[in-house]
Amino acid sequence: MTPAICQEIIEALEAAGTVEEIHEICSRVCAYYGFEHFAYVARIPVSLAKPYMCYVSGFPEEWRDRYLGLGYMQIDPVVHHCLKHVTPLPWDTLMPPEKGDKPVWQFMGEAREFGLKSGVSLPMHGGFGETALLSLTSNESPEKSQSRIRAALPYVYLISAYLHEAMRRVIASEQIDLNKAELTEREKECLLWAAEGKTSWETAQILHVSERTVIFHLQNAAKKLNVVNRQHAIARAVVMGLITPQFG
Amino acid sequence: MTPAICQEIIEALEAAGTVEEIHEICSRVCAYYGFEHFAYVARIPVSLAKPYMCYVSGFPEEWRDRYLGLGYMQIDPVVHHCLKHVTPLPWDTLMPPEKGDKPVWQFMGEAREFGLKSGVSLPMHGGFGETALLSLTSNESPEKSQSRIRAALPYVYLISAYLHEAMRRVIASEQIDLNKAELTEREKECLLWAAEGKTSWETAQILHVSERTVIFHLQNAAKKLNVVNRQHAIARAVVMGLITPQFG
DNA sequence: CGAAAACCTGTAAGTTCTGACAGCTTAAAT
DNA sequence: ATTTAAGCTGTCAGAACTTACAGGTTTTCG
Repeated sequence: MTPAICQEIIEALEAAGTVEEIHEICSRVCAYYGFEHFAYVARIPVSLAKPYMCYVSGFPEEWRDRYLGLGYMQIDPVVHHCLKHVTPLPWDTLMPPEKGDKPVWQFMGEAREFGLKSGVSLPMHGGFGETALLSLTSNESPEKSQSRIRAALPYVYLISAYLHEAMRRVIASEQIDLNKAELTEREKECLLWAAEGKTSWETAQILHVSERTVIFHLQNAAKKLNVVNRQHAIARAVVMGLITPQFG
Repeated sequence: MTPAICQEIIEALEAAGTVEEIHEICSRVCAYYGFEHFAYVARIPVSLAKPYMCYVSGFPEEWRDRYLGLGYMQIDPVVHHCLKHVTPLPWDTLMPPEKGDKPVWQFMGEAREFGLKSGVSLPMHGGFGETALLSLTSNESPEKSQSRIRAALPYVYLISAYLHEAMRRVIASEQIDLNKAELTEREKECLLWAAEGKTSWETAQILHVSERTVIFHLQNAAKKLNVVNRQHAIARAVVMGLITPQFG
C-alpha cells in the first residue's frame, strides 16, 4: 500500500508495449492491493454502430464467457454507473436492485457464486469518446474488505488512468488504426457549422466564401475521414473530438 | 495527507449544493495538500460552437483576467495535455517548449511571475463529452515541491473526480438545463444509422420499415432535441451520448 | 373505456446535398 | 524554380432531405 509501489506500477504501465505486459501488470496490482481478480474493458467508438471492444480479463473464464454470452453487460449495474459517472464505485455502495428487477438480482447472485463477492469498479472516459472500466474483485465478504478497498481507492484509481493511457497506446500501435485524420482549419470550421445545423449556404455566409467552397471542404473532410457522406463525417468528427479546437 | 481527510473531502463534495460550497472545499484541498492556488474549468458541449464554460477559480484575479483576456487557453501546454490525456500532469514533467515556440515560452514565464511556479493539473473527461481540468499550484520551486506533489497525486486525482461529479450536479440544478431529451428506441436507432452515413432508404431496409417511417422518426427526434435538421440532430445525439445504448 | 404515446405509412412541392466535370490563387517546402 | 498543399470557385444532373398535408394500428395507463 505504499506510494512507492504505486509509482512503480505507473512506470511499468508507461513502459508497457503489449497487451500481455499490461495483463501482467494488472495481476501485480491485484496482488499488491489485496484483490483476486481484475477485468478491464474499453469501448472505442471507431464506429458508433460497431465500436471496437477491447478486453483484458483476469476473471474466471467460465464467468467471463457466461457474462459475454448472455449479454450481462446490458444488465450489470456497475456498467451503468461507469457509463454515466467518473467516480469509482465500491460494490458495497451499490443500491440493491428494485424489487421487480429480477434479472439484475439474479445476475448479482451469480456473480457472488463465481467468487466476485466484493470489489470496486473504476470508470475512465477518454478525450476521444472512449469509455473504459476496470473492476478489481475479491471473494471476501463486503464487510471485511470495505476498509481495505477504501484505503486502496486513491491508488488504484490513479493506476486505472495510466492503464487506460497504456491500452490506448498499445491498441493504436498493434491493433486498430485510431487514425487521427488531420483536417485543415477550414474543413473543421465547415464541419463545425454543419454539425450546428447550418446549410452549406449559411456556412458560406458565416465564413464569407461561396457556397461551392463550403461543399468542397466538406467533401474533402469526408474523404479524409473515410466516411460516406456529410452526416457520417459529422458523427465521426464529433466522436473523435476533431471539432471544438479551442477550449475557451 | 491521511486518507481520512481525503474521505472527508469527498463526502463534502457529495453533499455540496452550490458553486460557492465547492469553491470553499477546493480551498480546503489546497490547504490540506500544501498548495496555494487552484483553478477548475469545465467545458460542457451543450452546443459545439458555443460550449458552456464553467470556472471555479482560486487563482490571482489579475492572472485569471490576463489568461482569459489574451486567450492563453489556446497556448497553455497544460490545457493541451488535458484535452488529450486522462493522466495527471505534474508541471515539472512538462517538456520545455520548442525553441521556436516563443508564445509558449513567454506564457510560462508570466505564469511563474504570478506565483505559479510548480503544480499539477488533473484532467477529467465525463461520459457526456464534458472536459474538465483542475490545477493545483504552489510558489515553491519545482525541486522542493516535487516529492510532496507526487505523494498527494493519488488523493487529489480521486478528489478531482468527485469534484467533477459535484460540479455537474450543481450546474444541472442551478444554471443550465442539461436536458436529457428522452428519445424512443426507434428514434435512437434511426439516428444511429443516420450517423453511420445511411440514407433514409437504407435505414428503412435495415429496420424493415418504410422509408417514410424512418424520416418520420428522425423528424420527431429532431423536434425533441430542439435542433433544426438531421445533421444537427446527429451531432447533438452523439455529444449527449444518446446513441450506442449497449456497451457490448 | 378514453387518452396518450409509440409506432407506422402515404403524397407532393421545394430545398439541399452529392458526384463528376473543370480550373483558379497563394504560401510553404524541396 | 518547381512542387505541393490549402484554399477557393464554377456548372449540372440526380439523389436525398425537408416540410406540410393526411391518415392508420397497437400498447399502456388512469
